[in-house]
Amino acid sequence: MTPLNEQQLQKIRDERKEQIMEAALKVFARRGLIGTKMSMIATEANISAGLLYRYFKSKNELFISLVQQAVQESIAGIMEVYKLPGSPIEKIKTLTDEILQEDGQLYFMLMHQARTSDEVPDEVNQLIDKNSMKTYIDILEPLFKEGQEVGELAAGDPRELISCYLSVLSGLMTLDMHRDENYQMPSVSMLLRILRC
Amino acid sequence: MTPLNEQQLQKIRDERKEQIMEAALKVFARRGLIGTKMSMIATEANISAGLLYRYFKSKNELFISLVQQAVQESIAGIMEVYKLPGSPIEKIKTLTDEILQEDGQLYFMLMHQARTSDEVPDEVNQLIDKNSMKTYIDILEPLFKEGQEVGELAAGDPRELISCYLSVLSGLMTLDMHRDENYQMPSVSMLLRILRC
Amino acid sequence: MTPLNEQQLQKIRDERKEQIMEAALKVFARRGLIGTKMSMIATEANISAGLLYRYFKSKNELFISLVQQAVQESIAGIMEVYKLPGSPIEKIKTLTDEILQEDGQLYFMLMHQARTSDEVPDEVNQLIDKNSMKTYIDILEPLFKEGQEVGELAAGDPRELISCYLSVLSGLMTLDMHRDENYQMPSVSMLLRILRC
Amino acid sequence: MTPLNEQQLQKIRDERKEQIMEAALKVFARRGLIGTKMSMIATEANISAGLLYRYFKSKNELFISLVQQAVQESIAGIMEVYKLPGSPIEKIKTLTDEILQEDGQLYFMLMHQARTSDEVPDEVNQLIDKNSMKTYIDILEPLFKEGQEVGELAAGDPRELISCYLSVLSGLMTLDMHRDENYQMPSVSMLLRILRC
DNA sequence: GATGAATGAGAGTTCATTCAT
DNA sequence: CATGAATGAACTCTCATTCAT
Repeated sequence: MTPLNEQQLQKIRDERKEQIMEAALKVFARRGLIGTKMSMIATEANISAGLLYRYFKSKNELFISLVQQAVQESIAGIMEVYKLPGSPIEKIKTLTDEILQEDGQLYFMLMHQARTSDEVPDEVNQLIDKNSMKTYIDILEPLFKEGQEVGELAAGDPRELISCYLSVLSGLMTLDMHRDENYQMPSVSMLLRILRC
Repeated sequence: MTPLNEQQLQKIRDERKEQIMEAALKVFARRGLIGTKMSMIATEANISAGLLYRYFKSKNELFISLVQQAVQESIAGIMEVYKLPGSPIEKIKTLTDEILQEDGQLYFMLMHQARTSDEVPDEVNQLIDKNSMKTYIDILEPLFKEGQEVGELAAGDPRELISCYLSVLSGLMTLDMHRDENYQMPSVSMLLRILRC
Repeated sequence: MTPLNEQQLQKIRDERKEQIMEAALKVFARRGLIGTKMSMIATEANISAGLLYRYFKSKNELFISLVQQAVQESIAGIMEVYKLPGSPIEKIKTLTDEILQEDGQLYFMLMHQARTSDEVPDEVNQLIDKNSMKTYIDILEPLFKEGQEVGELAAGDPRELISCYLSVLSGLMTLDMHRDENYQMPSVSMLLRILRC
Repeated sequence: MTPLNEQQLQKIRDERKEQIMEAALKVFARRGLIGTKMSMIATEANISAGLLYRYFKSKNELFISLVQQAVQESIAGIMEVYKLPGSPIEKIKTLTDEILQEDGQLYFMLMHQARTSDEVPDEVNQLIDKNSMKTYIDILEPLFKEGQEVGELAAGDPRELISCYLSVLSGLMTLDMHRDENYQMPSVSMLLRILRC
């Protein structure tokens, strides 16, 4: 009835797209690529299944978009560490805290799903392979070196230390503890012991 | 009458069943219930898809059998800790070592899949809910208390300490590091720092 | 929002469902539960096999629905006898006529299939056991008694007379004579001789 | 161990074949071609499924053999009527009696299955088409004509009378009344009324 | 733009048939 | 001859994707 102008339409489209990606993230993160039905995403996003296809060519494409976003967000999130106040160990503490918040976890769980599923499109594998751990280590290396110099962190190869620490965090996040009462998320201070001398 | 006697037949059947369960464990652990096609298991076991159904009524039943076995094996494995030599922390070190070996990891990954998938048959949920973390804690509590008394372990609620430690181990195992070079498995001594004062 | 309003959609769904049940009746009646492939029903109904499953959860459920309908329709059909004009024997004549029409036959053939197949779901057995012959006899007993009193029907236990007569009709209907030229459907007056003194 | 001579082997083979056909008749008659699994026949015959294939090339071939036998036996059975004592109607009474015995019914049920199934091999259709009703009518025509002449049977086209009567009997036999308590087999004298003036 | 009916490719499962023993 | 383990074609059912409205 009311003809919308181009600008309004674009706004609707952007909102819809965002809405779909949010819904898809929730579902994909928990159920993986194969375990997720397009109808689940549609339900979660409160739209029809058909509409998904106006915004994403296929389930695979939607998954890829999410992984891209996850990679970018996680990198951006880690880079924030340098804007944080305090000594190296305090920065790492805050970073750890934020990573373990529920929202960040969804991205990690998604990346875990992406890594684990074999049916994943090649693009995803490339994204993950080229971007994940090595990039994080590159970003964090200066911070950890500084921490070692000031004696807050255990000695040894800093890259290995980072890699191990992030592996522990990744593992914890894939456990989906908010759903599962069997597991207990360790406190940040407990986790930091891994890094201490 | 019978060309093969009952004993020979039983041997074939036992071998086949074992062969199938081994193959299925590998595939299910990595890809989950839905992500696994029966044809993948058949290929991995070097048999035809049809033969699977002479040994297991359905994909679900096969999955359930494996989870049962995983639950039993993991409990049995943890109980072995008391037969190990050395002080509490030395026992825990050896236990950790063994858990992180590849074979044990498959069982943990399977249980992770079982816990995470929503489409899993009810029997599996019951098995997991009733058996997993709480049982492990019950088994390990005396050992950890002793460790605290002799000053090898950090103070605090021992049950919580165990739960957190096992959560870290579980998380690491789900990462499937043998496949994935992005992650690095921390050394046991690094992990033990979590438990140290 | 919705391009087709709820009423139009409902109409489509009702039509489809009716169309499927009609097609399924034809095929099941002739070939039985196991002998019928869903693809046959789909072809007969001019739709795709997949669409069947939006209307019926499974082949079994579709079969059950049809048997329910058959039971209801056959009972309703027989009750109509009391609305017919004429003496008892004339009523029975008309009833016989109608039962032997092709459409009614499909329902009887279906019920025969349901009774004969061993693989039939339990619900079907219950439906058939509780509803078929005894109910018909209960309905027709007063009519047959009256017929005997006015001397139009042979003497003897009226319930047995009804049961035998309906058995003959049922048997004839299962023969699927419209397809099979080997058999010849007896005329109604010939069949009525069974009931005559 | 004990080498059997050719004659003994042949005897075993013949017995086995007979044993299989008997078992197969029971199962096919009740469940039809598609509804019958080779394993059911094997179980009923107390042999292994594999052994069936030493005696019959395929399920279809076994079915065809049975239908051939059924056709022959039913024709032979009907021809016996002329050896019976008594007037035409008395002969027909005895024939009817024998047809309705359980054993004869299996053959009729089998032929009904053969006629009804569409998946039946062409050979079966030819057998049935060329042999069944028309042949029976040819055999019985003289007897019925005689019955009409002596005034025991209703007037009219004798061939039609025979066809209708046999249709009624066929129908009754397909109902499998020995299994199904819903139906009641009419007495022979009741059935004969169809033929009476 | 939005819906949901409709399609069809592909996975789970069954069973006739083969074959090593 | 006899068995039953093994295979693979065919069927049921699911779900990503398309399309009429």
